Amino acid sequence: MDMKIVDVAKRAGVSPATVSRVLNDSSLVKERTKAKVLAAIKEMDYHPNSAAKHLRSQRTMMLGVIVPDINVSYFAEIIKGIENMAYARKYKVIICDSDNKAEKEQEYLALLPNRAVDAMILVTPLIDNAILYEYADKGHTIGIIGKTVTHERIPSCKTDNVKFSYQVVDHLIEQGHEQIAYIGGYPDSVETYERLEGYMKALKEHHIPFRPGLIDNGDFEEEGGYAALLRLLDAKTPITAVYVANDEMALGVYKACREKGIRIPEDLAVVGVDNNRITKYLLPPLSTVEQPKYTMGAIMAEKLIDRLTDNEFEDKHHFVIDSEVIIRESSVRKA
Amino acid sequence: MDMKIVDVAKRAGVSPATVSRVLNDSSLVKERTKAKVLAAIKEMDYHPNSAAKHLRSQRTMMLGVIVPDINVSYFAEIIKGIENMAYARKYKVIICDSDNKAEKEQEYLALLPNRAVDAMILVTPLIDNAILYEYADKGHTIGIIGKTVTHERIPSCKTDNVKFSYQVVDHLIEQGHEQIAYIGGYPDSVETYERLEGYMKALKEHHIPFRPGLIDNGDFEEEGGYAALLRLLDAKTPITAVYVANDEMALGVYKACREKGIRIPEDLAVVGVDNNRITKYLLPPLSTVEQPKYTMGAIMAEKLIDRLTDNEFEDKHHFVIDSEVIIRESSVRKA
DNA sequence: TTATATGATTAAATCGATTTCATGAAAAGC
DNA sequence: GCTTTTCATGAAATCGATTTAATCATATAA
Repeated sequence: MDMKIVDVAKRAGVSPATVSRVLNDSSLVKERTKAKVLAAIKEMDYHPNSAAKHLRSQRTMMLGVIVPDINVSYFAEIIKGIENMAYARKYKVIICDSDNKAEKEQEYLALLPNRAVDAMILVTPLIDNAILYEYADKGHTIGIIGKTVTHERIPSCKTDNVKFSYQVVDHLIEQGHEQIAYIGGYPDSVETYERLEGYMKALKEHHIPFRPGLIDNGDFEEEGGYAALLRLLDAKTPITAVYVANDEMALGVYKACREKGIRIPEDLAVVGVDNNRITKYLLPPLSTVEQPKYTMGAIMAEKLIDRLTDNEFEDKHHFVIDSEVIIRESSVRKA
Repeated sequence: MDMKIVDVAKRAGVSPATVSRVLNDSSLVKERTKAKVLAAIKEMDYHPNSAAKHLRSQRTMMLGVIVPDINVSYFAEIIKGIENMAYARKYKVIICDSDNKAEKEQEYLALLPNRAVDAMILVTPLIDNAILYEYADKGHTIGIIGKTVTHERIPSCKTDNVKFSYQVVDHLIEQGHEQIAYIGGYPDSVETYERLEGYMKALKEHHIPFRPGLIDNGDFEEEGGYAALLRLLDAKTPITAVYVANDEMALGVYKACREKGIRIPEDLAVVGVDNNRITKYLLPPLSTVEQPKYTMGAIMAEKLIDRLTDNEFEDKHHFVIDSEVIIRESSVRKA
């Protein structure tokens, strides 16, 4: 049906091998023949068959990306970073919207042994670390964004949760708050834990006693934040500020406040995390933390592609990127 | 390095052909041999090589999707619809974030003649129709979401812009408005035009004269909406309501109003389109139009996959889906 | 001028599955 | 019991590129 490399070769009066060299711009083709071949390719509108190329060269120039939900700005932005870097390096990106199903994540991971992708990037995966390690041990290339695992073959990229959480709580304390609540995400997630750590560190430095009753968890979604705040309000310890582990849950907090007639920030200061696009349009605009999502995606894609091309390992492969705390009206005492 | 189909065949004591049949669950394999083969596959942890499969079978089970910006909820939701349907049908999805660059769209289109994807879905493409027609004429499978083109081989899926725009403007008129402005998107886009059409139809039915001075265009982005509203305010004709062709631009309108001290909806009623997640958190919550984004993605993926598998054409291949107008506070007269 | 090194090109093997065609075995028909 | 179908399996060709090893051509050295 379509053209094949031999057709081009015939037309240009050379062998298929030479055409292939031109295609992959190998240095050892004379200018003159190269020109002939390129002309033939153009005239015949020849497009090399990817499958054949992949099969013979043993690389597909494809990256897989697994995220829980594309329609959450945080993940979309990471994907953009990955896609753009991949594009610059002539890679393609296959996406998996796992819908928070570990099972679906696992099915997509099978693209690795199938050789349908050269590498896989997981964003805050739910799947067991043990399974990831198995893949890595078998020589597959995988990277993780959003958390760190302890495996020498699995690079990771994340932000310094402890650091920015410390800054957030420090800011709240400076605003005069002492009764500061914390709403985490999934109880056993790294983010939840590390952000709590930064929270406690700030309290400690300011000699404010830590009260376990001020800690609650949601599920990183609006509903979870809503429920968590209601529980905190019902408890006996009064609170004047709340640090919420992500913006989605902060939306739930806003909703709860609206229903309960609690004014932000007068009655309750609120800070979230992620700098979701929504946050600056809220009333009041939400203080939050800008995570360099795009950058994290791009860095991870670049590192993995480097590894695939050079097949070399860098010793250091855990990247921790700085975040920026964005102060808006939701956490600032009115004059 | 890895296992090959012959290894499995040897282990199971059958020929590669039989293993292949089991893999593609062909009906003509005895239960007993099938079991043997499956056992061997499991024991050896065999994973068929995709490239080889694609090469021989001449299909890659991949769909390409081109969108202007993944981090806009409208597109993310469409992608989700596509990905989920693809997943159910064992297809994979390659994404392109074109960043509104026609050039990048065109580069990704080359995946078709390269046979890297079996079909391509374009969402509101910027690229020339002529180029799309060329691909379609060459026998490539492409589909379009968000607009319709007149080519018998290119299916499309969109919402009834005229209809819901009519409903929106009708609603504004019922609220007592007569000086209703319209802010379109890209001047030459189908959406811009069709939504204007619905606007005019509503005016006409209510015997309200059409004033060209009340029409302006943005670029479907926040900035464009902002600038357009400022221009409308500067003009001599006073306005009491504005219908904005998408929510992004409506955000710009909100910004302009905030700066100018214009109250919504008291001084100016506003309605957008897309039901962007942000809209319900705005103050006041924005009236908008819910487009069945997920459904559009899923339908288009399904139709294209059907076409790829049966290789049959349906006569009717332009799908127009109904949208729902969502009335919120931004367009309702206060009591 | 001949020998040697270097550069450009080609012939043929290869990647790992699917699929056509041929063949053997079992079931059905007479 | 013998022929004819039907069903299950295998041998070998095939998909379309890349790449190794061999060959030819040209430049350099002696």
